[in-house]
Amino acid sequence: MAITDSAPAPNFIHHIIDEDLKIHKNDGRVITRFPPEPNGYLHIGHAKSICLNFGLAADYHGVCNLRFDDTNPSKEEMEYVESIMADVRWLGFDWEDRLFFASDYFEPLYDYALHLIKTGKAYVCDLSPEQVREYRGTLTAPGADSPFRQRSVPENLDLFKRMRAGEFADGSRTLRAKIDMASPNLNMRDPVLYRIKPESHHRTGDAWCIYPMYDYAHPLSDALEGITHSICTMEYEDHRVLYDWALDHCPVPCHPQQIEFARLNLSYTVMSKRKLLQLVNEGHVAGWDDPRMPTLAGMRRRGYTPEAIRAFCERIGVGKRENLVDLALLEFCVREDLNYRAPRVMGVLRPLKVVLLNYPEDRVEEIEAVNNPEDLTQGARKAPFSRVLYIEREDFMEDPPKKFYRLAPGREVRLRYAYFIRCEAVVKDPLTGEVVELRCTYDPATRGGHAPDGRRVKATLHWVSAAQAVSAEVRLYDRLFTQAVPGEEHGGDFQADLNPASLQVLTSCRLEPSLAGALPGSFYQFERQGYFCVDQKDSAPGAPVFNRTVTLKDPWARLQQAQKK
RNA sequence: UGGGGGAUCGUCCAACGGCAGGACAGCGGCCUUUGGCGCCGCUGAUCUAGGUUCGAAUCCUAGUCCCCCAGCCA
Repeated sequence: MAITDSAPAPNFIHHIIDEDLKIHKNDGRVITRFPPEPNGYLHIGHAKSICLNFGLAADYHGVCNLRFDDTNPSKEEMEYVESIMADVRWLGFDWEDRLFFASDYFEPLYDYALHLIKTGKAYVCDLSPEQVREYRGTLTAPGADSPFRQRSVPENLDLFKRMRAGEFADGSRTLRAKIDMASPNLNMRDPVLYRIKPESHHRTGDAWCIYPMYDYAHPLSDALEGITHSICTMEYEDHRVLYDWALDHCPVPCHPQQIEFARLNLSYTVMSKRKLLQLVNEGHVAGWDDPRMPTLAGMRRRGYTPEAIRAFCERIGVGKRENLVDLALLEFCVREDLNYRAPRVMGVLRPLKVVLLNYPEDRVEEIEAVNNPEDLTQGARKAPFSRVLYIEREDFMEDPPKKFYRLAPGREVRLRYAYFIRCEAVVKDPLTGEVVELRCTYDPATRGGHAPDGRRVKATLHWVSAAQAVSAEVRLYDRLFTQAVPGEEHGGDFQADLNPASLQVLTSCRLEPSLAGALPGSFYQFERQGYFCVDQKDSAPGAPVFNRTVTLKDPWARLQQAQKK
């Protein structure tokens, strides 16, 4: 059985909403929204926001809208809206018929602007971008009023209408809010409401050449949709007074409440669009859906399940302080989910040939293997067993150290579900000294893996029968960066911490024959190795490519690591 | 040296004047036909200094440290 989403862990936003409900604010409604800008791919940080917004709505029997914040035609594309919708759906959330675009509101937004002008709250400014910056002042010095601040209402109205009509050059004028150039909050120093951009918009085409700014469009869009709680990240905290200003000065149907929370930071990866884009553009990864990327597309391809990601978002909680969540928690969440769901199979990643000296040459047995010990309803399968097998190279050591209790000369181990075998001889390449083959004997009395005399072995190995094995490419993925905070010790140069071993491609893997027809997207546990999924892009019928999602916990590997140091 | 925000186990989140709790990580043990899973146990935190109070992570005062803001980006 797969894990289910547990009861919501209460967070400070729940407390706020509980209080709102107590005083019957918004008639007890809870309406949230997830407002991505369609200029990039969604990542695990967005997942936190999606789970929060849709989760809150679900918790309070409300609804959550999907609204694209598409107010900047120069950066936004339809391709992104498609991928974002697919990702949200994949994550398991449903906006039903509530798919909106800020661009749907361009006309009412324009009317609100007219209202602001008429009430003396906005004016057309002819300052250039450079001049606007100069007039704005600095963090410590107040700004100065624009020379165009005192334009009459009729003149402003005329000019703004002509801005819309396309009479003025790109960037030559803006519509600005008339607030306070001396405000200690820079956002209140007559912020730009509209800019001229004679560009084609991905949805409105050439209907507009002026486009509203986020600070103006967002609160009004929220109000138009009847949003009750507008949840955003901490960097917008400074903008909240402006959010409220817009709602206070426009005849809107309601006044949503902006609430800020801390965005997710995950160790051993980067999350900013800029850095992600750089990784793609400079070829450090194969694309936005490279399985090493923290994008939802990448994680999906890597084999992360929506259930695991949702469980993760639930466990990390929601707060207001800066945070760095341990990647280990994410990995724990996938393992937890996959442990119950993934069928077990045997796959040898780095094959070492084993010949069973006392096993008949032409004999092939069918060994029964349980598909998932955590879920017996998944049944069992048969795996062929014969004289020539492969085992994992690292499961044999000629000169084993203390805590190594796998196969070694003279030692006996169990082959999972099959027989006990004993290593009788080691065959080496005469030139390189490399171990190329093991000569073993098997004990016919131990069929199934039990010794009738009660003798025990210290290890159980996975194996495949050489003749029937299918070959496959397996891609071993590891964390993209070697440092928890990439670039922290290189003055922010995150690429300096790129993990050179983040991808290892193995081409001579031997898998049990049941995997021959593995379907793209399906996932398995390779026993004793990890969870793997069949790559959706690079697999061909009959030639699956496997991506390692995450390893199993491996105390032996850890021990070895510790000894190296 | 303006404004906004934040400081609780290594990490993340709780506790909202009444025994600082959970999860991940780590360590130890049990179990085991996956050195997986599971189970048990341990380690481990209230930024500092004062104050109020029978009692403070929580309230007050003064500090310290960290993050964000000077796009016609969102």
